[in-house]
Amino acid sequence: MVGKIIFSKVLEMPLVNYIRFIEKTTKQYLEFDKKKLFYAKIMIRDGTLFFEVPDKRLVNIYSTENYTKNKIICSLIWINTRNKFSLHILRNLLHYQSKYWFSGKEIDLKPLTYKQFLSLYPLQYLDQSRLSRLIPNLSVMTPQNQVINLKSLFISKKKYHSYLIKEIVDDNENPLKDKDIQYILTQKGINLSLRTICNCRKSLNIPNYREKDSYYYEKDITFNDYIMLSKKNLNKIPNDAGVYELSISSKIDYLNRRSNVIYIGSSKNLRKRIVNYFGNKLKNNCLKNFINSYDTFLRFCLTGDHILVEKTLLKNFRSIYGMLPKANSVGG
DNA sequence: CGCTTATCTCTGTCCAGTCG
DNA sequence: CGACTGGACAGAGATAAGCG
Repeated sequence: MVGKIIFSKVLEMPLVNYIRFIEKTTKQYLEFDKKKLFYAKIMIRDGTLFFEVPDKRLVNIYSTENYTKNKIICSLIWINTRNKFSLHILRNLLHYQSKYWFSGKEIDLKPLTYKQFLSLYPLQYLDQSRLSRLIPNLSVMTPQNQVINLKSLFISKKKYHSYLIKEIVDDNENPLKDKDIQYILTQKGINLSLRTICNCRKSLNIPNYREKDSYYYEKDITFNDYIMLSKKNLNKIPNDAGVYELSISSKIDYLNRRSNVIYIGSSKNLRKRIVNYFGNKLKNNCLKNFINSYDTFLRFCLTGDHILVEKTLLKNFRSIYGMLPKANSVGG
């Protein structure tokens, strides 16, 4: 009984702690770089995928014969089991997500849940609860030299569908209605309700067919999700250079069409700039009025070329809406 | 060398609001 | 008015966590 509980703890150990645990059990202490620690490195040679585990202790199967103490034997068995699990998981993920390993692009990930993985690649004693305890503690280096967590290979159907929809929308010059997207997906053998497609679009900030030609920014600018403008959320804004957009929840009339956007700006330090909005330093009265009377939302895009990008965005905005955002046009 | 429960996430239904 | 999207919500399903 107690053994099971402790075994769960062994599975939950981050790699650093796990290696310490192995060292303590085997009394073999070795130097290793704690900061650059990952379970395995995945490589491609001659068009074949394979991986290397730099730290052999993570794959070793230890013999229990030389020990008499029950406690040590238990620990060694746990280590052996975790090593077996890890190897099994990585081997099969290499196979299942092979397209992704080659390209490094999220869109090439196939949807996968823990449950599915277990039914595809069963292993004795490996169950859902153990999988969910071990996976988040395993990181690997991809052929593209990025360290990723194995958890990110288990993407939900929703994410998978979202990426598909993004691809479809990006590939089509014409604005697509959700029904059009649904039809294209059906041809690929995927049946989704309109509501789900709508949700997927929203999760990746993909415009709907009405909004598509009213976007004043190009595909290559990706804003973060909307953040409510409040003191509480200041820590979500990075101290980096970029452009930002302020909007309110209701639409405002512009010359050509309506929009929620009230201001577009840029700064060398986004957080510092936004902090100013809460003091008395804000001189733009129009903006001040908006912020005081409505819930205001912020989103930003980090870029070193913030001044140039801001200019382009304002120009685009004017050509689509007939005028600058309300709070930009006055005194700005 | 699990089982159970709490919590989170996803997906579809219903309906309201917007646009032309 | 019809066509369409988006919000609230509920049921189902997946995952994280508690425990003997």
